[in-house]
Amino acid sequence: MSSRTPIHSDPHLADSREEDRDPRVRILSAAGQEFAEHGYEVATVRDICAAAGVNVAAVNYYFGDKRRLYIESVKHAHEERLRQVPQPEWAVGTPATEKLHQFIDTMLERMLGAGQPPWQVRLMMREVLQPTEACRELVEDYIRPHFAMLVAILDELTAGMLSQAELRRVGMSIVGQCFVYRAAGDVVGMLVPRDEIESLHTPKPLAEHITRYALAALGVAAPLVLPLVRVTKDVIA
Amino acid sequence: MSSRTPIHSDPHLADSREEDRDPRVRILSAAGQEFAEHGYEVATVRDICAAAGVNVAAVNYYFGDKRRLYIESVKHAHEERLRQVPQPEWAVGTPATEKLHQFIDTMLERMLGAGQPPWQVRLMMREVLQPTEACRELVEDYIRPHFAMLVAILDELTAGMLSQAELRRVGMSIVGQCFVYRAAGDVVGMLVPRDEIESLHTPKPLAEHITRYALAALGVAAPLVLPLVRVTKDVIA
DNA sequence: AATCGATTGAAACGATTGTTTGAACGCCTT
DNA sequence: AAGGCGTTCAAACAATCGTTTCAATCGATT
Repeated sequence: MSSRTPIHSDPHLADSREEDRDPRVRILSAAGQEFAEHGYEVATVRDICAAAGVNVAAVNYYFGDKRRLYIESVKHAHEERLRQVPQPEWAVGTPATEKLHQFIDTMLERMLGAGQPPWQVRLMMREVLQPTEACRELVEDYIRPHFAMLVAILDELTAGMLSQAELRRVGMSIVGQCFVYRAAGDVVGMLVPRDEIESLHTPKPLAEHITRYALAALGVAAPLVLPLVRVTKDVIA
Repeated sequence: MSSRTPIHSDPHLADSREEDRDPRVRILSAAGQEFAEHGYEVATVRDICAAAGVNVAAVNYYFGDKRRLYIESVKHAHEERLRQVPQPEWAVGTPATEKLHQFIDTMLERMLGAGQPPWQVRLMMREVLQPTEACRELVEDYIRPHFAMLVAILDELTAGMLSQAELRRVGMSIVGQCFVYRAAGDVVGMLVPRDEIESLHTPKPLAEHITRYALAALGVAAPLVLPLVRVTKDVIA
């Protein structure tokens, strides 16, 4: 009696205008933005309903209680995000180095994006930083396949000379370098001069840096600092 | 009339037992733990006072209101943390590679530590992830000098062949690799097998990996994967 | 012993929270 | 037109929040 499935939510009419008028998705969208901005505890159902333009009782009517609304909003944001930025597919024969570069670039674009990153990313970031019930599903559906793709690229790049464990460790190093700019972006902005942020710490230049950093560490490309001493020795020898 | 400085807080008697009996520091300690665990909004003054063993009115008496208590508790945690883990000092002539290794190892030990990391780190991490008023002070007093030390080590390591901007970018890459294990530790634990976590993703092995990764990227040490092709070319030449 | 200021205590304040209620509304079928 | 059903609404619910009040208590000075 508390939460019943409304009839008009049957998805036979998927018109965009119609979806915007559906109170259920309006609440989901507003809830996601509020939860992303303030977190679960701080966000209030009253603010959510006000943003969605519905009565406070609508939350209990459609979702039962606040907790289930949160879980549904995380799922909704996740699915919407998957639809927005699909995984890039490479033609067979694409060099692994190019795949790695594009992969890192895509990850950074998703995290930092142009201007304010969309609230879906903020919501997912909250789950990563402080997991709740919705976390495991998020990892299995979104993060794990993404990470597996990175490991596969690294495996191809090193021609199978590193174990899966080592590949995962290298992958985590790459993810970490992107992650810190998203999670600790404010502090980064305080440690690095403003003009330097805009010139070197935006997605494109960062992707080049992290890619080159990884390729050099793996011995696939030249290191950031040319090893003059060793070159000299080789020349002499 | 709302919050006046208590007389007995005069620090002429710094006995440890005496400090534990000082309601002011008891509240600061309890508040730090509560704020670290639940965040500013979720943590309640009632729980803090219950943990500190004082009356709810004590918060207003000693600190005025909850907001000022929070700022004071962040400062207190920060100062206590500085006292606990002082910066290591190296003898003149210590190789830069060894400095870098020890620096990364110390940073990881602080972040991950043995077992549960102390609540002070959690509190500081909250400020990094979502800065409040107490953030700027934290960055200036704690994070910026620490980061400057890393940049100095990298500068020495590369013998001045990289610009300060490039050094900062490399430094951020190193910090990011440590940071991700602290901030997204739960997700890392879901992506990597349990035994692999214990064998490869603990402070000591991680410090070796990240150090070697950095040294290889900078061209100071051999890459993770030996570049057979180029070696062969060199030998042929 | 008496007095004064610092500290503590229990209780209550007003505000806000998530949730529930029951009547009113809109739309469709009969 | 009438009724039924899904939906919306304003209002109120109990619980909890930060904060305040004021009397009781403690300790040192007079």
